[in-house]
Amino acid sequence: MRAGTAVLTVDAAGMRAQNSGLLLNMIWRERQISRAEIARRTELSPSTVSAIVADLEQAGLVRSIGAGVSRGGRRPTLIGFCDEAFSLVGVELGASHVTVVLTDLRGRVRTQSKASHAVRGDPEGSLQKAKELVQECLDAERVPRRSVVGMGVAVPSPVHPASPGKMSPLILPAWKNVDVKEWFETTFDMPVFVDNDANLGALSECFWGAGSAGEDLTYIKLATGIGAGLIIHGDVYRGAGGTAGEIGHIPVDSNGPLCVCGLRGCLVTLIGSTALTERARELMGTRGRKGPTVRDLVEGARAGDAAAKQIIDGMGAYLGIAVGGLLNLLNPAIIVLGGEISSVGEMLLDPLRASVRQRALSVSMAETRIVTSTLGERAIAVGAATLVLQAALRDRTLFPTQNVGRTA
Amino acid sequence: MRAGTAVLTVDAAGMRAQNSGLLLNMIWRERQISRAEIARRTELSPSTVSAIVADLEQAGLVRSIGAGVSRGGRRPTLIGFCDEAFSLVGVELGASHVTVVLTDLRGRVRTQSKASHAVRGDPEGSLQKAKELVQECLDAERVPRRSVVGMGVAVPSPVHPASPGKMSPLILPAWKNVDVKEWFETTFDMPVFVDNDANLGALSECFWGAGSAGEDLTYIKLATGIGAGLIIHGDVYRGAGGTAGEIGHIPVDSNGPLCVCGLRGCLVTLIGSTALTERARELMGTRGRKGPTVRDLVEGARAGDAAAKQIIDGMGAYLGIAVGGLLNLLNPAIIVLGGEISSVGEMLLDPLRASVRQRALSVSMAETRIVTSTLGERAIAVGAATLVLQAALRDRTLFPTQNVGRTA
DNA sequence: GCGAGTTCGTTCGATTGACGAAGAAATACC
DNA sequence: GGTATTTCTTCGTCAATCGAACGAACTCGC
Repeated sequence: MRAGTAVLTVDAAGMRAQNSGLLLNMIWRERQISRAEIARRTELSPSTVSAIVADLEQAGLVRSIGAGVSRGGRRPTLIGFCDEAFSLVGVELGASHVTVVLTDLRGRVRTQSKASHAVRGDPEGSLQKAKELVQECLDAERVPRRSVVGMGVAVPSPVHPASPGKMSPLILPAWKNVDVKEWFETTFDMPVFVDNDANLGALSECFWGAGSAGEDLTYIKLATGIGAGLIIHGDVYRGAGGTAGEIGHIPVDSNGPLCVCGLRGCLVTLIGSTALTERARELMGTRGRKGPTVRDLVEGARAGDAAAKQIIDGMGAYLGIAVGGLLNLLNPAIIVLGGEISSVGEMLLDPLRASVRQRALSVSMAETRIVTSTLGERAIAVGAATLVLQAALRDRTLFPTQNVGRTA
Repeated sequence: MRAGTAVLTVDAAGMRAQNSGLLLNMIWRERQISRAEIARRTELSPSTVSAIVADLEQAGLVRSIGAGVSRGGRRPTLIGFCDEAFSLVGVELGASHVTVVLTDLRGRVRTQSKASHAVRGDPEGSLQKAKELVQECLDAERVPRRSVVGMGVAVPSPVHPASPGKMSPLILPAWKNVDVKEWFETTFDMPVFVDNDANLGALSECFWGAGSAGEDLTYIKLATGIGAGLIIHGDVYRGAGGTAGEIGHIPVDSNGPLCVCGLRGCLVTLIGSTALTERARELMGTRGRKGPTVRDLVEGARAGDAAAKQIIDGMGAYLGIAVGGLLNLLNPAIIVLGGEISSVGEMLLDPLRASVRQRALSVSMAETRIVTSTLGERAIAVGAATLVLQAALRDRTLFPTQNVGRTA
């Protein structure tokens, strides 16, 4: 019974906000573009474009960066985005570690700090640790508060769209009385955005990785947990209750082991990090007293270890069951595999593609590329920072005024 | 590498278009609402609201419908939508039939006509048949061309977002040289919108059926083919290549029969109409010389026939595998089952829910309602008409000017 | 029954932002 | 070196929204 999107109404000021947001996005995307070119593409009048660009320049968001090539007349003055005018903070609360990055407006990491920590059962300690690390990053670069746009936080739990600071009581029961968003907001006095880790990995790939091409992307996080992040029409899709992309508990083997969720043969029990390392211990033997790690598995596979390859083959086969369903159901333009194990690249992609081919329509397959991430282990923390960037590029009032940061 | 939605720029006229679109939507949704109430909700000034309402009244889209109850002062004049000011045409090209409906702007069917036809292999004949039926509907109600907003067409094939008139060469090879959109546009000289049948079933449910509540809905069409339609943020989601929702070829039984698509144990080979009637023939015996139909199965189940119930139980179990994955992956607010067989209601829902419970996270299940459609067999044709309505409510210039239709 | 206070809707001048035409500056082409 | 072209700015015009003020219609309390 609903019809159009509930867009907000517009008055004169809203009109300016909308147009200037559009220009800001275009300048950010194009990296350098002249006023004339903007006017042609947006179909805004040259005078309006000039006025808006002047606004944005005033705010320290864009600047002139010299002349472009002539098209048969006066040379255009190129406008560029001030990538380093502001900073973004990205926090990743992982299963067993906390990572913090400080990035510029182009996703480049200025500082990072990381600490091992058992996040799952210790909300207070984790948050305290995160606070220290953030402070460390801010101090390291002597970044004034004024130049920080906001903070993104990746959490290892689905978040409900209606209460983005609350963790799922089923996944992180110890966190039931904590509101992450609120806590960071009061601690650091800046805008805070919270989302699920896989969703932010997806956002990261969409902005900085393999997703440059389109606006429909699926990211699959292969780690302790298995989760997918969906980018639909350029935005993170969370589903009605925030649990979209929770593919870790899709049953893929009816004879598989019992999972904590109560079901049998869940994807995570077969290809989660724990399952992989256990299987590695069986096939590759113990390495030292603690047994092989995922890293050992990756290195083994690269070195040509038959057991490691066998494990990854099996992983691809199981994963293909879920990916096949995903392809048929969502038909994304690209699927990106992330997480440490994905660094084996083709060794995982080959068996995965073979498995998918047995399960997906050839039409869907033809339209979808399946690749591994090239962003490295900071992808999710950077994705958290990107959430802030995405919001600010849409609503430029999120950028602090009176910029005192560097404007290079 | 993309950031914000590619919204169009706004000038003064665009501002008016946006605001008046918003008002039109609100009036349509609320059915009756006063200017003062609109102003409060939209935060537009009372004078602006009056001006826009006058515009819409001029265009014959809304009208005064008497006074409302006082809130302690002068009684408000309620504005209502002119549901019958214009007509919409909806065409369904099914696997074996062509259905045409003529509806008003509230989805009520004014006339309908239907004919059996082997659509699959005969594009020319099918289109000719559709043309006749459309003409029949228009003549029956003496609807002047002027008052028809446009035509929606449901096709039994995925359509690529880039070329919405072209059928998939793999699903409907005989249609490879036909552009359905173009054909109807030149034949009837009105705006034409084409989409996949399951997608339009979903739209129908979203507007007129069980989806009233939210904006995330999944519709599953259970017929000769099995397909899902996804409504995401209030819009049909087609995926990167237009094949989103093609769940019919998800393998659910590795020992199942070979499917035309080359895979084994596809959902459609197990619960498609053909599979159901064949199984019915085995268990229930032949009825007459042609064997039992889906209708016989429904009636049998209702009458308490054990074999029919057994078939539907099995169907629910298989379907649950796909629905479980869908729940974990997309987490829609509601899943609606459509198609003739869905009319058995709880008899199908019970085994389905049981099957899903073994495959989906309880969190996802808790947030999602699973129901059967109540819209009947015209749902998809009406959904096609609704596609036109949805477009016109967003862009009121699609409504013809000089309305000569009835304004009741 | 009557006046005070509210609410609804309209009118009108002010404000704001985009547009268009005209002009100045800078460059390519002949 | 002159002409045409392109870029960007300036300035007057126009359109849409807003806010304040007003008249109309109604409720409530006395």
